[in-house]
Amino acid sequence: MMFATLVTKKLRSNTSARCSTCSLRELCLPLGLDEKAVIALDHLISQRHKIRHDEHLQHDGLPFHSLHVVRAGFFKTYILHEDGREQVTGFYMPGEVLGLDAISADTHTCSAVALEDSEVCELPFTQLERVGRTIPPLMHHFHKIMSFEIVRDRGMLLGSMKAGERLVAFLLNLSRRFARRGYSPLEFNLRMTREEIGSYLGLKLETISRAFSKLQADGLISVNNRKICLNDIEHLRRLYGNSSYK
Amino acid sequence: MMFATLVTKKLRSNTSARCSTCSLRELCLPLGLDEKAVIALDHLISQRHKIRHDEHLQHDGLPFHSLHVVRAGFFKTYILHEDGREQVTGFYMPGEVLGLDAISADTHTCSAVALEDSEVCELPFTQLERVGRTIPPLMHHFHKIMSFEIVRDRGMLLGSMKAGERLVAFLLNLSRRFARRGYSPLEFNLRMTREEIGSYLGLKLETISRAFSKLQADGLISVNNRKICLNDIEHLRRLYGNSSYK
DNA sequence: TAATTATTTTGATTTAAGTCAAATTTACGC
DNA sequence: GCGTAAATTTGACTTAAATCAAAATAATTA
Repeated sequence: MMFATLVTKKLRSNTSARCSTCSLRELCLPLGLDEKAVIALDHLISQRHKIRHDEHLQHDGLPFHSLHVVRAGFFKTYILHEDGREQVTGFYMPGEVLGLDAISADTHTCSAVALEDSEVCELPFTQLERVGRTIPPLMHHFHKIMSFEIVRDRGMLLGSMKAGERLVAFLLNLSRRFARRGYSPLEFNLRMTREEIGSYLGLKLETISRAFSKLQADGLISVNNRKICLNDIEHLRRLYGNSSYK
Repeated sequence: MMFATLVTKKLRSNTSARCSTCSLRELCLPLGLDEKAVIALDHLISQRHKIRHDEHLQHDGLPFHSLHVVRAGFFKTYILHEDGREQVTGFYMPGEVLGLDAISADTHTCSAVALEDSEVCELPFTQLERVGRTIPPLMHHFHKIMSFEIVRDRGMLLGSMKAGERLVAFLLNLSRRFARRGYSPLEFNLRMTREEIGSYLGLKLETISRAFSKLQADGLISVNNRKICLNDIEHLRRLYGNSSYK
């Protein structure tokens, strides 16, 4: 039994679950690492998991063991209030790491659910720390990833921003992240509902819908349900952070 | 000249700037470390700095080299918008680490200013990573600190919370942090203005003032300018996260 | 200590976003 | 492909917070 498990693991790490041949290599954990380091990472990835649409990857309150890198698909994280309200705390796309918040108390502080059929690479955290010790650039890059998670959505939560500005900031944030992954920064499909966007930005779904309509009426974007086109991204960039937009 | 500097450093690390004799030991970086590890940390702290009221510790946009642990005093971090508006992004008290957001791009992403005469311990980041490699518990504890920074103010920024709830969440957060440092969780002095609280919580200063007045009128707290008393902390805890409070 | 400045409180009014409701569009299971 | 459920849009109305304004209090410094 034990033997079989090991063999399976060995096979996995030698075939499918290799950073060295992964298309995300340049924007995921291996970013900037040399060959030796990437091979070490290959051995670190214990498993890949398929998470289907609406399935959970982690649950608020449950013990933490592994980080998960999104390999394909899209996730949201959220917390549940006592009264049942759901608060969306983030969205994650390929190359981004889930679970960083859980290191602090060895317990997940939010739940993560797939917004479409997805795949993740599992990184057992204890092993990551161990391997990191022998490969300083890996550890350093991990620190950068954690640090980035701290800054991540600061731009979206600025208190003084109005509904329209917030939505623009959100769209520009998505645009930049899609662009880095080789997708169009001007045309993309949202994977989340208006309600989820609203929850994330601290607004109601009707307000999100109206803000979309207003941006479209002004010719700045085109909206067809979840399909978004940024028609004038420069103008949008000027709007964001400029409270003159109502 | 070079020699003099070295001597000064040596003297410092052997006398005043020692984690091993620091009263913050149990809630700062050395938390849970053994004797050997704490001595390694002693050598890591390159200097202590006195930062007077209204003086800056770090500037948004400038290069990052060192983390700073608050040893005494109180700081706020903030970013400046293009239009000059200031957005407060956090408050830091003794034992808390400033600069974690800057690791990501080797550049500070916010400015930090002392809200009272303060003192910090400087941790050159490259050295921290190097020492961490040889002392796994130190590195692990550092990861916990970074992870905590990710979760830090999640509870305060929940979109669906009303002004009163936000202020209560803020007061309870401060209360808990004061308590861990050996101060009263029920009675404390705010170091920041109503405007700074408002900026942090995404509200205007007048709204903060009114929320204080309302909480006092309801007998839940006593406010005398910056002096706060939590009269019924259990009731306050029930309010926070319960949108029934207006 | 007086004078000046900064901070806080409170009131009156406006406004952006929330709420409630209904119609429309889209997605999904059979 | 049809019927049901879910998501989105839009309108009418309400409300919480912003804004404008002025007075009161606290802090700073000459």
